[in-house]
Amino acid sequence: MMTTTADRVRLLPSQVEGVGVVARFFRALADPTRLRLLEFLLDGEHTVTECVAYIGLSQGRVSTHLSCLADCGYVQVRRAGRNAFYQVADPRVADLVMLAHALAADNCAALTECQRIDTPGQE
Amino acid sequence: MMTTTADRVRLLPSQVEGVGVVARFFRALADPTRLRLLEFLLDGEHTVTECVAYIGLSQGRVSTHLSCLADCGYVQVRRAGRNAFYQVADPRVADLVMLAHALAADNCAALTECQRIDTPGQE
DNA sequence: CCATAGTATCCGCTTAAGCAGATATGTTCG
DNA sequence: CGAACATATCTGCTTAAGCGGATACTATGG
Repeated sequence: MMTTTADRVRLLPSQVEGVGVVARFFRALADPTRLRLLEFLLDGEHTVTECVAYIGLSQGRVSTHLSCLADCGYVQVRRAGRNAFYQVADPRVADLVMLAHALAADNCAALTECQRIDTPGQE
Repeated sequence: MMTTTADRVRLLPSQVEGVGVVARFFRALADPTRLRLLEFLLDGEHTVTECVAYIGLSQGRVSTHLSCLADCGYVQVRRAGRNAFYQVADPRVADLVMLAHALAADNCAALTECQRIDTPGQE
């Protein structure tokens, strides 16, 4: 018996966990600042201060974004002294990000011009 | 010479296409209505009217959501007579959705309680 | 060629969530 | 214990984008 892609999708826990949860999961990556942060952390472990230097926004904002990524399971935090070290929590996160990059790249032109979604922080 | 995951991520066209484009790509799936629509279309081709019946929102809203998914490259449209048939444009879309389901499922509890992202349409 | 069905777009309204700046909490060192 | 550093949380402000309802734009079909 062979299962199609549609079958696999249909049988996944869409109903169990609710589409809302997955949408929320995607929403964490829908913000350019958080996506930049996550890609920075794919490089390796970093403290909040390092992230602030990289991102260039206020410390409070960056801290909140990191907490959000942690809540959603993308990263995990390790506390040592006064520092908080954040790192990617699951190797599949890199797969997800790379798959999205590949798909987005193939549709870059249309995406850039999509007026229905106006990502903040872009002119 | 072996390349690590971090290497692969770092070398991907982050700079070329801009993180903003990928964030926008993710944003399309960050809305529960669009995600439901996309998962409905993973089942197979459907007209706008069928999608309206499935989703239960106004026809105008559903049409806009479908156009958004098309702009972002998730689905493509085939026009025949007065009907517009939408279907998933790339098999990798199913992979992306399933990967997200798997990751979200593993972190369902924290995600549900994440107060930093309040997905609309949930009580 | 007009009525209707199928889609797409427009128009306000409302709200989730991004931002800076201020402040609170916790840790180490002198 | 007090100063300085690292992180987290709070407070308004502002805006992107969701929503319904109205309307415009085709393509059959009688």
